Amino acid sequence: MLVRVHDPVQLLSHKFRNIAELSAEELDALAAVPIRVVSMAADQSIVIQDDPDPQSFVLIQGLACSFKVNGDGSRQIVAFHLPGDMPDLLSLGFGRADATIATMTACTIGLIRNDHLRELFAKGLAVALWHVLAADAAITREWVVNLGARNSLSRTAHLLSELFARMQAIGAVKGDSFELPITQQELGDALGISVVHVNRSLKTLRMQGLISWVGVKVSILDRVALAEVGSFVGDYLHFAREKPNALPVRK
Amino acid sequence: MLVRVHDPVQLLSHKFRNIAELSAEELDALAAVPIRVVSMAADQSIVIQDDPDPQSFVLIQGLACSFKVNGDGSRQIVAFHLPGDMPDLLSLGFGRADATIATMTACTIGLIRNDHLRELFAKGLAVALWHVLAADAAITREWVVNLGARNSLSRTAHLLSELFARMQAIGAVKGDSFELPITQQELGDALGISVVHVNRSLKTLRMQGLISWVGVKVSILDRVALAEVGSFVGDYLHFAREKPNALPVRK
DNA sequence: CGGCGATTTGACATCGCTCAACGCTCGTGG
DNA sequence: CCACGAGCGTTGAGCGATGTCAAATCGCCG
Repeated sequence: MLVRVHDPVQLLSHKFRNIAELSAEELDALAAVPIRVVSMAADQSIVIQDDPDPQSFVLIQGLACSFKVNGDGSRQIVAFHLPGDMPDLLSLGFGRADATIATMTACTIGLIRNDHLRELFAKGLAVALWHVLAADAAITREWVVNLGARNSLSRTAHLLSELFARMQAIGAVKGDSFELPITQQELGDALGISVVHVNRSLKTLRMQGLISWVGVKVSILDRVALAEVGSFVGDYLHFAREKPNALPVRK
Repeated sequence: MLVRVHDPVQLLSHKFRNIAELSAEELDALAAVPIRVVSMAADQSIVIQDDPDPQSFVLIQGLACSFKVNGDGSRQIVAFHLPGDMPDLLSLGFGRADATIATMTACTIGLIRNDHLRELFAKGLAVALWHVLAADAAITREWVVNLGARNSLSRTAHLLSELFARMQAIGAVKGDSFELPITQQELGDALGISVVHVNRSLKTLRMQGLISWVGVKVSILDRVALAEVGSFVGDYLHFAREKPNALPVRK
């Protein structure tokens, strides 16, 4: 069940089948969609708006994020995007995007023209696409809870628990570790706390033996305790049919 | 453009036409959907999960909210729902809801069976429904920014600006005032700050001459200044074709 | 080796929370 | 009609969590 595909169609069909049983026709329709594969360097904004021919995309490889810049110049990351995600489905219906989507590492993305997406809509994949959008929205809502109702230690633990579960769901966890090539500054921009305090929170988690973070490699040493510190309950991730071990139960 | 309809079909067709031009057929399809109108008292959860026959609903009258309860017992309101909103579109694809939807005042809701919604999907209203879901998601994302990147005064100002704009869009603003029958406790649960501090923030806004709040009546005395304090830029509300005066410009 | 960005740590300032008290309004029961 | 209590709003005082500033260290890359 390890999925490490770099073929966008395979990636998407895996994702969609995780949501609903797809007929052969639907799979064919999916396979027939032209997808233009593009490589990007790290720290680039993925510009879609100015494209004369509006496109959505699926993230194939790498790590990306969406962020908004506040009036005072601070920036708030509103979502992390992992391979298989379709970050700008949200702005599909709107003419404009209200958040910037940017790569955090070198990324491969698969561009899909919006009119082709709409054809998929008509061809029975509406439910799957709806689910994808709704699952992203559910994560965003949980972020509201994270930022509004939890202190900095708890927030940090929650986000790491979430990322662990999502990485696991796409087969990006080896043992208890995954790669998270982001800076503490970026983490702070997502958690709404200062870099200095991110550092302190991580130190506490490390000292409590819950995680280790060396270079880009994050290890979840005690996922149950980490989830407890972060009040993490993974239901909101809505992994429809395939349940990763995201909801640890004390033995 | 004042809309004060208590007929759910009219409410929805107004909302959808605000997004895309609908054909006569599409309007007919919408009008043909059976909607069961139900009245509810204040402070009730709107239970959909246990219904043997899963339904979504449109809020016709009143004020409602979605909230999640954190592990430590605190609750975080993740959305306010105004007339015309369809609060649980998000959980349509999922078997379960991960947030509680509750009335804050006496409400009238219009229940729509999910299979009827899916028919609308097939009948050309997919784009409109997609837009509704995406617009809600965009608001949630802005809430992430509000909670993560702004201090308590700014948060409060931003939320009031948002509610003013949304109230205005549904014709619920008279002059510079609208009715907001919620307690400071509830406001605090939405803003992620304590009741005491909500009170202090409101006091500051009042003393600066930006708002007045008497009983349930909120008046926005200086919407430009309020927007400035809250770093409010209403683009994210995605009022598609009808632009309320949500984006004040200094003269 | 030198330099730059990221991490780490300490000291101090500030924001927002908690606790506590008081007033106001409204509904209820005597 | 009045007394009372409940819920909400308001305010003050003290404290704790988190931000800011500054500096040292580390690691990587040229």
